[in-house]
Amino acid sequence: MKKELPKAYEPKEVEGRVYQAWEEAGCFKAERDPAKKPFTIVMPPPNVTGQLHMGHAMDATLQDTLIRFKRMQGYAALWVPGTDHAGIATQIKVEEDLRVNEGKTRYDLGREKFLERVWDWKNKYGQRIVDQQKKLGASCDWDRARFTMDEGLSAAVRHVFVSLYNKGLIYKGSRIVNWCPHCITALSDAEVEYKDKPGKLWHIRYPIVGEPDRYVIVATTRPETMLGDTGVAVHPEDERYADIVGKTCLLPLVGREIPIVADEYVDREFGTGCVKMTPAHDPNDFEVGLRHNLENIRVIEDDGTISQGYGKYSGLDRYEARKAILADLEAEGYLVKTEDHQHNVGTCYRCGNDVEPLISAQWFVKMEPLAKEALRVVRDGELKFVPDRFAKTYTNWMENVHDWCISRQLWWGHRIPAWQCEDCGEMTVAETDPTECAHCHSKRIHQEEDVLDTWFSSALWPFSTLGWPDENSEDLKYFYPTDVLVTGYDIIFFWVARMVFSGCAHTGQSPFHTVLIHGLVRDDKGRKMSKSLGNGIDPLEIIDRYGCDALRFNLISGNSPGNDMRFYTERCEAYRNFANKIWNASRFLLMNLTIDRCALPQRLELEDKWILSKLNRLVGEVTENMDKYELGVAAAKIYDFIWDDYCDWYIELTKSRLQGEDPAAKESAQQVLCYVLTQTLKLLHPFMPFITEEIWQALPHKGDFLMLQDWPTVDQALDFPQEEKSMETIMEAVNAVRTRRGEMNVPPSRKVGLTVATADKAVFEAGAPFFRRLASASAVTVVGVEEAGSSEEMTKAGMVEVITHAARVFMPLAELVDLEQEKARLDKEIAKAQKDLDSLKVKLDNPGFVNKAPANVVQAERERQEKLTALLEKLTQQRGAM
RNA sequence: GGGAGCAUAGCUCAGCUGGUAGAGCGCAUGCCUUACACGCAUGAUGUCACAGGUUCGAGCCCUGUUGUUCCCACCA
Repeated sequence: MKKELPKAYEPKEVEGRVYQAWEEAGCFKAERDPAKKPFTIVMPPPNVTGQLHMGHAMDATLQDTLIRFKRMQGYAALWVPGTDHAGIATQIKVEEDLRVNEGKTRYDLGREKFLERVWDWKNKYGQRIVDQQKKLGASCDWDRARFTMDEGLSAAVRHVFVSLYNKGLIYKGSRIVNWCPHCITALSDAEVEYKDKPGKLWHIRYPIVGEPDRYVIVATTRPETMLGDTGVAVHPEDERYADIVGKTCLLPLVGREIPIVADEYVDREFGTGCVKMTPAHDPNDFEVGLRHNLENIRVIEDDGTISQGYGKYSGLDRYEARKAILADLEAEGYLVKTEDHQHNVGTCYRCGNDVEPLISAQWFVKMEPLAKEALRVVRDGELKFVPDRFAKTYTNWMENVHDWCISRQLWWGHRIPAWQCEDCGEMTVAETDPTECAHCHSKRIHQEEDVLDTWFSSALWPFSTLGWPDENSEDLKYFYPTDVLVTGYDIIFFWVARMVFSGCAHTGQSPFHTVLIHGLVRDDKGRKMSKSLGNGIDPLEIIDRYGCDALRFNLISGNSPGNDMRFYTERCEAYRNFANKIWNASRFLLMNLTIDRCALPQRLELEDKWILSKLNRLVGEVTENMDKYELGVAAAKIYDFIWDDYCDWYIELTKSRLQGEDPAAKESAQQVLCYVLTQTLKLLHPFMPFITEEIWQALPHKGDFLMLQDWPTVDQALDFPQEEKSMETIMEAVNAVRTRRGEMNVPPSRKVGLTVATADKAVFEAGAPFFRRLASASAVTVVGVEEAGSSEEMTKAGMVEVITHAARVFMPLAELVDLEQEKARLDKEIAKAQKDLDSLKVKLDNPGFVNKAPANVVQAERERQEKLTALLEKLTQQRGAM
C-alpha cells in the first residue's frame, strides 16, 4: 500500500496528468439520467481568439467549483463550454493583421475572401483559450462545446430574427444611433461608455434675420456640428426670447436661414438659454426636431469626416474641422466667448474613440414588450441574483431600456437574414435564403450587408447550445432551463439581461434561476487590469509558479460575492503552502499506513471523537455555505479545519498511538486519520481539484476518481459534543503549559514531569500522552483536586503552577521563575478575570437580559460565570502564595 | 441628477439568521520536535469611519454625516 510521495507538492508534475486521466475516463461528460436531477451551467463564452485573463480564471473557478460540488452531490452536472465569435474584436484583429503583414484592407479582399481569413484566424487561435481553460481544471463537457457561429447556433439566431420580425419586434428604421467613426459601425446603447472629459463651451452669435444688430447667442460644446444646424431652440416661458420665437436666424459660415423654436427641453439656466439644434447629430436635438419639423442635415460621414458641400471643411476630420470653424467664427466676430466645461462624452467600448451620434438606417429590437416578462420573472422570484442588490441594477436598466440597435456594419458575424427587393422595395425575411421577393416575386432581391450585434447570438446561448430551436432535442428537454449563471457585474446589461428576455420570449421561461455575480479582479493597487496599463497578471504564469489549486483557492477565498478583489501574488504563495501542508499531512499518513481499507474502527478514542465531531460539523456547514453560494466562507472553513484541527492537533494527538506498541491502537489511529482525510479531501476537491485527486488516488479507496465520489453528508452517529468539550479542556491545559514555558524561555528540549490536579481525572488520564508530545512533558501524573497541595505548598516544593478552567498543572521549574515578572503577569490575569466577571454579573443581574434573552444564551453565560469564579479563586490563591 | 458598494489589526480582506472581534501576509521571541522551514510553538497590535436611534445586548438592524469607489441618466 505504501506509496512514496515527494517531500514537497509539485503541481506541475500532477496537474496535466490528472486532468488527462479525468478527460480520458470521461469524467466531465454529463449523461442524461432520469434517475438523477440535472444541474446545468453554461459558461460565458470567451472571445474565440482571446487569451485567458484573471477575470476568466475567477469566473471559471467559481463555475468549476459549483459544478464539481453538484456532481459529487449526485446531480447530472453539465457545464457547457464554448466560444463567442466576438464580432468587432475579432474582425479588428484580423484587419490589423492584414494591414501589418500585407498592407491591405478588408475592402481589398472583398467580403468573401476576408471572411475566409477570419475563419482561418479562428481555426488557428480558437483552441488556445480552450487549452488555457483546461489548465484551470475546468470540468466542462468538452464534447458539447459550441461556437456562436456554428451551424446550429446560427440557425437559432436566424430563427429568432425571423420570429421577432414576424411579431413586429424587429424593425428597420432611420434613427439617431451611436456611431463609432473608428470601427465604422453603429453601436448599441450598452456599447457606449461615458467618460467625463474636460472640454469647452463656446458661445456663438447667430444673427436674427430681418432685425439688424439683433442676434441670439447659443452655447455649444461641439461647434463643428453647427454645419448641420437646422434651428435654434429657447424655452417657451423664457421672457428674454419670447419675441423672437417664430423668427429665423442666419447660420454663420453656412448662410442657412434657420427657425427659432420654443421647446420645453431647453434649460433656461444653462449657458445663454439658447440651444442650437443639430437633429442629425444629437439625440436630444433629434427629438426636438421631430416636434418642430426641423430638417435633418447630416454633415459628418461614417468615418468622422465632414461631408461634401461645406467648402474647405469638407473632408476634414470632425476635430480638425472644429478648429477651422472656430478660427473662422472668431475671425468673423461670431465667437463671443469660450468657457471651460466638463462634460460627459460617449466613447466606443471597443476602441475608446468618441462616439458620433448620427442618423442612420439600422435594425432594432423593440424592447418594451420583451422587457415586461424579463421584469416579471425577477419580480416573482423566478430569477434571483446573488447578491440580490444586482436585481435592482437589472430592474432599473430593464425599466428604462431603449430599443436595441442590432445591426453592425461589419462582415464577421451573422448576416442579417433580410433581403430587399429592388422592384417593390419590400423586405423579405426568411429562415432559408429566399430566391424571390415574398411580396412581388421579383428575383431582383439582395441581402442586407450588415451583420448582427454579437450579443444577439450570445443572448440565445443558454438554449441554443442545448439544441434549441429543435424542440425534440433531448438535451434541451433534460438540461434546460439551466440553473446558475456565473458572471461579472460588468456584463449584466450586455448579456444577462438579454439572455433573460430572450429566454422568456423564445422558451417561455427564464434561462436560469440564479445569477451569481462576481466582481472584477484588480491589481495589487486596486487598478483594473488592462493591456494599456500593462498591469495584467497572467493566470497561466501563476499556475506555473504556484500551481492551479493555489490560484483557484486565492480567487475564491478572501472575498465575498459581487465585490472586487485585489490580486496579491503573495496570497498564492500562502495557498501553495496550504497545498503543501495537505500534501505532507497525507505523506505522513501514507508513511504510517499498514492498512489497505479505510473504515472507522469499532472503538474510538477521545481524540477520535473530537475530530470526527468537528468534521461532522464542518460537513454540515460547508454544504450549507455552498448551497448559499458562500464559496469563500466554505473554503476558509475547510482551510482552518485542515490546518488547525487536523494537522496541528489531530495528527499530533495520534502520534503516541501510531508510534506506540499496541497494534490495535496503531490501526485504529490509521483508520480515523484516513477516514477524516478522505472526507476532507472530498470537501476540498471542488476548490483544489488536482492535489485532492492525486492524494486520494494514493490512499486506500474504492472507485476510480475522487471527483466522482459522493459528497459527504452529516452523520448524527458521529456527533460527540461531550468528547469535544473534554478534548478542549485538555487542549486548554496544553496551551497553558506551552505559553508558560514560552514566557519563561524554557527550550522544548528541556522536558519536565507534570502534575495535573483536576476534577476530570478520567479525561486528563486519557489525555496524559498528549502532554508528553505537545507540552514537552517527560511524565504526567494526574491527581484529584483534593490531592494537590495549596499553591503555597507547591511553590515551596519548587513548582510552577499553571491554571486553567479545568485543571491546575504543576511543573518543577521554580528556579526559572522571575518572581516579579510572575506577579505582574498574575495580577494582569486576575484583573482580566475580575473585569470579565464584573461585566457578566451586570449582565446576569439585569432582569431584561435574564427574561428576554434566549434560555440557552443565559445558560451559557451562567456557566461562564461559574467557571470564571472558580478560575479567579484559583488565581487569587496562587497570587497569595507569592 | 438618480442608484449602489465600501469604510474592521501595519497591509489586503473575512465576519453566515444581532449574543465576549477573525484570517493571510507582515512583526517579535524561541525551535531544523524523524509529515511539512512552503514548517512548529508562543506573543503584540482593533473607540469595527463619525453622530444618533432600536434592543436585555449592535461590527451586524434603522436614520443622518463624512470620505471613497462604481453604475445608470439626453442638460447643449
